[in-house]
Amino acid sequence: MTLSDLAREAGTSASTASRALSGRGYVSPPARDRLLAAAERLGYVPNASARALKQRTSRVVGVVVSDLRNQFYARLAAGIEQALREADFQMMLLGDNSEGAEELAAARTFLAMNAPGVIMTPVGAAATDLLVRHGVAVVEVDRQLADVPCDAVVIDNEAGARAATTHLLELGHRRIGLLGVDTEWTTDAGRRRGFHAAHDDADVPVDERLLLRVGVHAADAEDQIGRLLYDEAPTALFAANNLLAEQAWNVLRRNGLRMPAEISLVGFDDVPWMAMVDPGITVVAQPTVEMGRRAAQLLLARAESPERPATVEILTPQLVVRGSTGAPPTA
Amino acid sequence: MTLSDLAREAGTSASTASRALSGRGYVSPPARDRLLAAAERLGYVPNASARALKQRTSRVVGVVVSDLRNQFYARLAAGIEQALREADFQMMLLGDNSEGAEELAAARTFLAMNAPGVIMTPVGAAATDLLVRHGVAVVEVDRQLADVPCDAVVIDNEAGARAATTHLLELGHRRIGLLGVDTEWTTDAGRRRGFHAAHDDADVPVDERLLLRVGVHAADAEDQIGRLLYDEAPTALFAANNLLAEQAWNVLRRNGLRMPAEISLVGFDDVPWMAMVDPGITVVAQPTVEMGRRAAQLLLARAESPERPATVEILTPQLVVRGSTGAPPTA
DNA sequence: CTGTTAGCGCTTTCAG
DNA sequence: CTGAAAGCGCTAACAG
Repeated sequence: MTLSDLAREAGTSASTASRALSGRGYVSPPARDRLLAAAERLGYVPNASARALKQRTSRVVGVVVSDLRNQFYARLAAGIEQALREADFQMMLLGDNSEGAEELAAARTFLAMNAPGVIMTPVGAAATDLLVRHGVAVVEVDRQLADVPCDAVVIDNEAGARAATTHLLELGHRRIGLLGVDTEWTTDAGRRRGFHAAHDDADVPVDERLLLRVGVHAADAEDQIGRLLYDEAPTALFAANNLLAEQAWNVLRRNGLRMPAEISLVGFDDVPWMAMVDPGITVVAQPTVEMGRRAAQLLLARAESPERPATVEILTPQLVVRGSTGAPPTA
Repeated sequence: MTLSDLAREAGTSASTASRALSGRGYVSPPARDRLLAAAERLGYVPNASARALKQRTSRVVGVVVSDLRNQFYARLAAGIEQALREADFQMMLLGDNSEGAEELAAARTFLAMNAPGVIMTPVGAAATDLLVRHGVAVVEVDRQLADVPCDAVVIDNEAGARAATTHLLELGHRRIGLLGVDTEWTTDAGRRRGFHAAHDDADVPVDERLLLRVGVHAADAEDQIGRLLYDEAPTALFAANNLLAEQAWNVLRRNGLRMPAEISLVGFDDVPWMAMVDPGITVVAQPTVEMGRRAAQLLLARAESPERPATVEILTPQLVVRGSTGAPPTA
């Protein structure tokens, strides 16, 4: 069932059939009707590979996220997929386990498929480089790591972290543990900056020993958090992402530490469990699904006009105060 | 940068280059080395569309799930993606919002791309029909709705529901509310069957008024659950999926009902929050990521040998008893 | 308005 | 072991 089959069936040539189905170019109404009817009747499905080969571009947008099991990435992907589908584009989703090598492999795959663009939560600059060099539009979401100018959708990490930290400082905390990721990602850097800025604002010195940087794949993250608790006796913890918040929460529970009486906890990136546990977790919330949607829109806009200047959308996160934060003990 | 460019660079013809890169057919070692080196040096990326067009099949497996925001589907997708990537296949992920029409559109898209196979959590039989009719292998995960024989990975819903219900019955509950989905899906049907079977085993009659079937997109699910609580005064609730469990939990909390003293709750499909809330939610756990992985493996196996008979893998779920279940009040 | 023609980049006989 | 040739299904000039 190819275009020529269809054309023969309707008594036209393949070119006319092509025009009728794509809506580009002139086709007489009767011919067009016969073609459309035949396509319907025969269940004609155009061959996407042939079309992509000819047009040198497909409608498949590449998406790379670290790990779908993390709700943050899953929601991002959900937003992207939704916006893409509305515009009749498809999402090819690849995971990268936060590994530069896998990200690069994904980029190569997208190049091979003539993807018109790629959306990713980058773990390195190499993949973006490769794609942009080959003329593929890239949108970075959540983090910005590219060496070259490119569209991005991020949130104001510094402002979010500053709000969270200020909240703790105002409650009277003076020893706040910062649980971060051991990377050079802009997310983490921004959150660290906000943490320090809030301390500066309040004229409270930061004890460097309270800064913990956990490896992305660290199997002993909870042990590390436990040691921080034991060694440095922070009265509050600021976990810079939802996974670290979950791990911190586990450690606190295991050690029987009551929140907020004995210790306070603030997270970054609101996920459902944080509102369900008792006490609820105070958190810097970000519009994750919306970020995905916007990234897709940015990409589509660029597909329309490739020469538009790179735009970086910076969304504002929101501090949601719940029961996990309160005054430090004996304060 | 096409194959011919590469061939010219290495002083061979395109055919030889093709053989060298694909590993099929004879190529003299020196020629092969020159070709491989040139490919490396020039960063040659083969054009997937051209290859798919020629071979009439691609390495892109279609995956359709209802909604990535639900952790169940996200984890399924994570398992599928992982297994696929290990075998050097890619995942094209489309959502369908549990709508037959969108599922069908997704199927057409996969047809257009020459997908070697499709994995889905089906919402109807039409999409599978279409695909199978066109010779595309289909694996159903979680639910079985196809009219035609096809591979599937499911869990033993009846056994799981029976275990959960028996657990409640043994605790002394006699009025158990069943929160199900208003569909003809095998998941729900199996869970209902298990619910009834457990009652039969225990010789306890089922009061039909305790059976609530909520529409998949119902905006007022929580109201409906609230009414069931008020009208029928069940002493326990069995929520047939993670979303219903979450909604039931919200209603119980909002109404200030303590678990398990005033009411017991059992869920189906373990998700992280269930172990984090207090009391933890007793639940029938299923190996979600593993189900995804197996579905992918089944698909790959069929790609190898298209004539193998359809196999249905039935995994066993596991009842995880936590604090949300106990004896009924005044019992 | 329509058909002819010429490829898009790759793989695969088939001769050599 | 290698190259020439044909063609996968579609689209885009271009000439009618």
